[in-house]
Amino acid sequence: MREDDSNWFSRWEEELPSLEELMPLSQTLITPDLALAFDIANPSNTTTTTNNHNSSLHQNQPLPPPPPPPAAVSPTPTNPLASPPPNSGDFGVDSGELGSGAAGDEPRTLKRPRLVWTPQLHKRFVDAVAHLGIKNAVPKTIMQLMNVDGLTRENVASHLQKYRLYLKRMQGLSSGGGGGTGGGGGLTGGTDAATDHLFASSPVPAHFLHSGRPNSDHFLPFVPVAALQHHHHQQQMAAVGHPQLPSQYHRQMGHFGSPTNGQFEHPFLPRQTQQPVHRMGASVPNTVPGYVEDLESVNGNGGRKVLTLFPTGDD
DNA sequence: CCCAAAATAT
DNA sequence: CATATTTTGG
Repeated sequence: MREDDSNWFSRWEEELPSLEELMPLSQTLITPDLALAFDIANPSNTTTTTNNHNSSLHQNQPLPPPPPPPAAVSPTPTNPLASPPPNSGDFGVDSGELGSGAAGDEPRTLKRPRLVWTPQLHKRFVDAVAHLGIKNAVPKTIMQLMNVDGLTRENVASHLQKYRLYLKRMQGLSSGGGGGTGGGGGLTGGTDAATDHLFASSPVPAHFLHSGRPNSDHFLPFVPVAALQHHHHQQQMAAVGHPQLPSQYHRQMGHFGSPTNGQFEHPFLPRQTQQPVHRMGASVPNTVPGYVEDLESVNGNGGRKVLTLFPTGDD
């Protein structure tokens, strides 16, 4: 078993955070249109990269590549360090229609690039699900709770599906015991989650385990685990583009040898336990649970303020 | 060419 | 909303 350990943490350094998870629960994904618009509207306003300390290393590309000009769908909104828009406002979440009067935009025929679920985004997802509980953990609610701009219900639903499958696999193999389940055939026989690159990295809570029975409701199954590590302070981050780290290891994990320093940050950073949400209506947006957290952030100077506190019916 | 992730359809 | 299938990217 130790051997197993060695390979799972070898990948830890690969993915995993660096300067993220610093925000309570509000991330703003940049929609392609927005990014594009920004690029256009934002000349080279790089302003002093006044980032706190220099930006770190591997994150997303510090410099946004030239966006495909006309008629192109610019799938690279990725603008992690984009200077905080002095604009107040988050714009249209959905790229469906925006700026009907904007200059030179192609409202129609604009298709979304492809959402890349980066670990951070996934963490937010898991976090939301964990806090909601299986009952309320439906795509719509999750999406609303995540409050990620540019994220649509479909995205969440699709990911949720995969997430559930991942869970099932884990539980099935863990206590199943049985023998070999030989069914798999060529399936990954990994008992451990050596597979599922993304899911493995998330601090998946204990999880409400599989029980889909409607009758027994243990109140709020919110987990006591420290999965609620919403740290604060986080800049905007886009997920689209290239995740930098490829996913597929070309069949059979062969190359691992990454003698890289074994430095990892503790996955556990205990934070205050938040209170469970009081049964919210399935549909009513209701007040956001106890995500009061702090959104003060860097009010002082940048003026960058996250005004995404409550779902003010923007959806 | 195969696999996995996301999108899309049912 | 959940599951199945198709598409797309790597």
